[in-house]
Parts: sequence; structure tokens; C-alpha cells
Amino acid sequence: MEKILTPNQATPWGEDEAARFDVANRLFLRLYQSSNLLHKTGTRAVAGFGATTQQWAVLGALARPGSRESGLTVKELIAFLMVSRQNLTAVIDRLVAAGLVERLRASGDGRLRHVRLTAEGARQWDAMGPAIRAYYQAALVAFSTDECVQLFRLLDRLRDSLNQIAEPE
Amino acid sequence: MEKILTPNQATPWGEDEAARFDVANRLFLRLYQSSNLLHKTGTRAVAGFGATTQQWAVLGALARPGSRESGLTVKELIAFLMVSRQNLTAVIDRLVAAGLVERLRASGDGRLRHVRLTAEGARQWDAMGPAIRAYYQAALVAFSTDECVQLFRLLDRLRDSLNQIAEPE
DNA sequence: TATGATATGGCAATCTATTGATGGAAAAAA
DNA sequence: TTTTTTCCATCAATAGATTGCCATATCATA
Repeated sequence: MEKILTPNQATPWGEDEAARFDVANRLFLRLYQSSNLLHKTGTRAVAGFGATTQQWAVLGALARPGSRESGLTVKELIAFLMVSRQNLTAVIDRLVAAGLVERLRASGDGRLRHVRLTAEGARQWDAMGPAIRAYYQAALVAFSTDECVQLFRLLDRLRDSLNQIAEPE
Repeated sequence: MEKILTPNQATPWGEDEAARFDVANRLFLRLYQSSNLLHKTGTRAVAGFGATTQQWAVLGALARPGSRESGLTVKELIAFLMVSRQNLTAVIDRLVAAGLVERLRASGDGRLRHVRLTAEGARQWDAMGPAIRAYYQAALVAFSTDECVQLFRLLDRLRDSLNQIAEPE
């Protein structure tokens, strides 16, 4: 904290390791807190639809223009959401049980199973739209659009870094 | 998406709602992904100590200079980590079972219970230091210290916003 | 003193998330 | 054709996280 800097031998990374560690510590605490609050408040925001943040994420992935018709494979969903296969299977099971999603065998590769929105799933996703918009607005009320972009870009890079650490699966 | 803007009646928040929604969507996806990766890679980083990211967070909170001696109450820990009481109780139970933490009755208010590091807990926390440093370094290798501070500040504000939404408990 | 609010713990249910191990079906490579 | 790899599902164990409800001890207030 009150470490005296020595400007002459400044290096790109080692010039103030204590301060850097302190910032990293705070940064990851905020990420941890935000993560907890994201799941708590996000799940509340869509609780009226019997959904959770995870199901929200899966539905959102499947509702994207490129995925709406033929769906996504489990592998693609894993890469997109960055969760484990075993966990994703359970989430999909609940969505299938709720009739929002269906598993299809791919036409080409017989090993692949596509997960696709059902008609009811698409309706439900559309119905969730206003709640999601309201949630975003409330969560980002203190942020300018520029700041949102800044945060997005930084989180994008952080995600990439963490993903590299996680790689080996 | 293809909404036509009307520049003349631009307002601070509504001037480009579609773009703002799109950014918010990406932002929260990155937060969701980063959150998943934080728990996955973070738990791996301290797995050698039989710890998880949550236990790491609790130990870290109790190891802070102001908390090391008299510990923190459950309520303070809840506010600090932003998790539910029922969940925190279970985490503390595991830490107590591992001998890293102890519950104490407060001297003043008899309702309060302070949670404090045991001597072994303090040793374990110190032993975890290098692993945590290495984790931070690997996760933030692509970030300058300035960018770390930027991300920290933005996450700090996001956490506050989300916390306001969550307030009612 | 009686009452209400606060702080904590316990129990239950549900969902999310990880790892590990096993197995099957299908594609790809030998 | 045989072997290996890939994609997916399943079962099990453990931990984390939420909500809701009930119980208890204690403090603060009426």
C-alpha cells in the first residue's frame, strides 16, 4: 500500500507486485460477490417463469438467430456457457421435462445430439424478454453505455484468460 | 435491432436502447462465463489444500488484519461475501470440521457468534498464499495494473448495483 | 414485565456445479 | 475389418447456493 515506487527501474509487470496483488485480490473478491449476486438476483428476475439463471443462459443461447432452427450440440453449449458436461446434462434434463427444449439426433454425425428450443420454449423465451430487459436496466442503471462496453471488453479478456487456465478440461 | 433512432429527442439513457440491451446481454454472458470459470479454476488452484473458492473467500475475510484477532460475526461475513446465511453456515461447518475456524460467543452481545481463524487455519491460509499469488498472476497475465484497477472499479460498481436489487434479503 | 426485533442454528427441498468412473454409439483411423 | 477416438448419457459423491419455515437465545423497547 504505502510502498515507495522506484521510477527508474520500472518494468512492465514487476514494478509494484504488492500493489498488483492487492488489486487482484480486490478484483477477484468483487467478481466473487458479483457472481453470487448475479445468480441470486437473476434467478429472482425470472423466477416467475420457473426459470433460473442457468436455464436462462441455455434458452438464450438456443434462441440466438443462428441456433434457433437447428439448435446446438451439447459440446457447443458447453463451450458457450463454460460449464461441465455432467452439469449441463442435468440442466437440459429439467428444460426437457418442462417442455421448453428437445434433444434431436443430428442428420449427419450420428453421435451428435442437437438441443433445440421447442415452440413452447420459444414462446417462453419471448415472454421472458421484458423481465430480462428490466433486470439489465436495473443492474446497469449507474452505467453509461460506454462503461458497459468497457466492462464487457475487460470481462471478455478475463474470461479468455481463465479459460486458458481451465483448458485441460 | 433495426430500430430507427430519433436524434432530436435523445435522452441520457434511452437514446439507443437496442444497442444497450445488446451490450448488456454480452456483458452478463461474460460475467456468467467468468463466474463459472472462477469457481472451476479457483477451486483447482487451492484443491491441494482441500479448499474451495468459497472456503478461500471465508479464510481470506477472516485473515484480514482487522479480523484476525476477534474474527467476524456471521452477519458481517454474509455482508462481506454476499451469500445466504444458510449457505454460509454449511461452509463454516466444513471449516470448523477441518479445524481451520472456530465459533466463539461474543463478549458483549450474547446473540452474536464470532467466527475466527484457528492457529491451524492461520497456518493454512499462509500456506495457500503462493498458490493464490500464482493463480492471480496466471489469470491476469494479459492485464496491465491499470486495467486491473479499471476492471476492479467497474465490478465494484456492478456489485453495488446488484446488491441494491438484492437488498430485501 | 411483556413484547417485539435481532442473530443464529437446524431442517428440508430444489437447483447448480464439480470430479470421477462407466458405458454405448458412431465416426475416424489403423 | 479392427482399433481408437469422439460425443454423449448415466450414476455417484461432494460442495455450493437459494428459498422457506421453525426454534432459541438475547437484546431492546413499550
